[in-house]
Amino acid sequence: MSLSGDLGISPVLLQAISSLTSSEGRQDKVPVKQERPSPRKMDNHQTSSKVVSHLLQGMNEPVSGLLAQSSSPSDLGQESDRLAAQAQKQEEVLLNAAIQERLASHLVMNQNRVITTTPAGNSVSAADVSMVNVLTALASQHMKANIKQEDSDAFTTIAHPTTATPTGASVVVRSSGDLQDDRPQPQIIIYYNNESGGSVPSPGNDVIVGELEGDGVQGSIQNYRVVMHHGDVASARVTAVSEQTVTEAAAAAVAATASPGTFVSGESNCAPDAAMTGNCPICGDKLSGYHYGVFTCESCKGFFKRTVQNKKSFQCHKTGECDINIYNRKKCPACRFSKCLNAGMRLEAIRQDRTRGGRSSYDGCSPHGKPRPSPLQRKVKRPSVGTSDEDSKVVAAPVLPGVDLFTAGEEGRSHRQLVAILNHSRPGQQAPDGEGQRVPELLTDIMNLEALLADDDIPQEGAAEDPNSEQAFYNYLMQLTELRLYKLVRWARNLPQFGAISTDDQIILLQNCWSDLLALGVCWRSISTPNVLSISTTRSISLQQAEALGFGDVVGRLLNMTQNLRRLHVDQYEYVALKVLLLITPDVKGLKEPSKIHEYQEKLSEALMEYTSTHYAQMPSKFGEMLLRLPELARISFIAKEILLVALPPTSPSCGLLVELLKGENAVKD
DNA sequence: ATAGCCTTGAGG
DNA sequence: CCTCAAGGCTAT
Repeated sequence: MSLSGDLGISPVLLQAISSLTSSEGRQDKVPVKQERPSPRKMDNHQTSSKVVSHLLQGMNEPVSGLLAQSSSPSDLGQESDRLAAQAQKQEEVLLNAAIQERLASHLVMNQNRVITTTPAGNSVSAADVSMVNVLTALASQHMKANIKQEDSDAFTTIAHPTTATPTGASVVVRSSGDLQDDRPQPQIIIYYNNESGGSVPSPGNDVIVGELEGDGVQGSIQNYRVVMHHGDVASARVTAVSEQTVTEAAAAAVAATASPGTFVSGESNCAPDAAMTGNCPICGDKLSGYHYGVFTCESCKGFFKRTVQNKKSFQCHKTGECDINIYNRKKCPACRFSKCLNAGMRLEAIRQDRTRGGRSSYDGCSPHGKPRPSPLQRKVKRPSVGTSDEDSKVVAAPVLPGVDLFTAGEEGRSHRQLVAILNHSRPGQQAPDGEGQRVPELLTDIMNLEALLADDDIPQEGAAEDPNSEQAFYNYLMQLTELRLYKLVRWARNLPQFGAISTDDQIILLQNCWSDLLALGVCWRSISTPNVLSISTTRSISLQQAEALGFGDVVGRLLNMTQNLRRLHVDQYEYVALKVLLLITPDVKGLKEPSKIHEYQEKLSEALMEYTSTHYAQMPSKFGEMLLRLPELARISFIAKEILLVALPPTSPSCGLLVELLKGENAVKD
């Protein structure tokens, strides 16, 4: 007995999931050559069955291959050789001579060992190279999932020594391209620590991609942290959007990523003076010091301070991609401020009480390793719920354009209270042993599935159609959405523990959240393109364009949501956890085993809370704030669905799954 | 509003 | 003491 009839469940979705359920051990199956579904060619009668068969082909594809590069830390030892080979094959790992030389001399000075991987493989230690390759593969996978496709073939991976651990090895790996390239290179930085678990530089510019434990020198255990240098990635993306943005800004960015100057905190640890020789990552002016989490010039420091303190809101008069340099930095404060945030400047570094002097305490407040107690220590010291001290720090001042969630007065206060409650309603909270920077296994498992959602095969826009026509845009959007829906189902099916939920419940959950998930995906994709919604690697839409097409409201809300993700510094782990939280909702009507789902939800929210509280100890409101964004996401997707439904031709032969879901939902409502 | 310089003050 | 990252002041 199926629930599908009573609840208006999409028969396509039902069949897809049901068939999937019967094919247990799917990872071991011989892969069926995957063929992208092309439902637009089908007629109405055949749609469902053909869509299902295509979907199933896709579903049965083993995920192990896709996920092999991102094995869990515990598998790392056994897997490292195989992965290393894979990584080696996947990309020729070249070491840029200039960087190599500079780093080598630097490291020799610091009595560090240098590991280099070259095409010839004449490396220092085979084991170390294996580890480097594993990390490179991991980083590569991460980058490919996050960087626009045209950029994914050229990235830089740099590892840093930590001064506190003079025996730590360092690696610089570049996959392709070279420094002469005009474009700023996105960077992945691998911190390669020794076993002491000593301090790891954690500047605000960086996004921690992963933490690993693996074989180190002479059989010892080593801790590794893979960090993505956020600012660089962002600038690389923005540059990709506007082709003309090369010249000075790019040169400055390249200098910032490659020169010993801004080359990172690891370097600045050893030679603080060197950190001051580079250029401001915002405008290219002379650096004046470490301000609000980033080395910047005096003017950008002042600009950031004024903007945040005075709660200014700017609007870009162009497309939100203005080039910012020393000469035109006054022209577009909106883009300048965006660039500040993308470079990693911290809102929480601006003191709400305006006290002068002394030392700050936010995460990344110093370019030198960890001047402060560890998050774990701080957590122990943290005052109990509701103390005035805590309250005063709960919410960072909101300053982003068009987003002012914490205005003074009743509304702001109730919001703050809610945030405080959310953040402190953790019974018997347990801190992880040792370092507080561990990533819960549940989150890494979910992260590993991101490969299933990669935009590696987005539809090409029809050559015959005028790419600027409204119809062409709709067609493209529908095709893209359709493809993403298929991937979404496959992704959900492979989620840890989701398979243990009954098929009917799986369907209900998916049907409940598919549009929210798509909406959140678009926001995440747009995180480095302020004021522009990046629909795919090739398509983006501004608010003005959206207004012209009649869905300015939705795009405006999505842009606001994106700005919130940016403001909260939501990272990849948090993003993937939020997605699963959208899926795992025990309150949906009709579920057979809501308690099972509730259990899963609890585990996941605990994992996310642990992650956020340890990695962002200085943002105690972050966890609550993130959760508070989810209802708005549901509102947005609701409005979007209404629009789609109206826009849908009365008898739409295309887009099987999407149409099924949209119409099914409508049927339930009626 | 900007940006260069000044003052402050906790932590080393 | 000194350092340095915060906020403040003020000529432009």
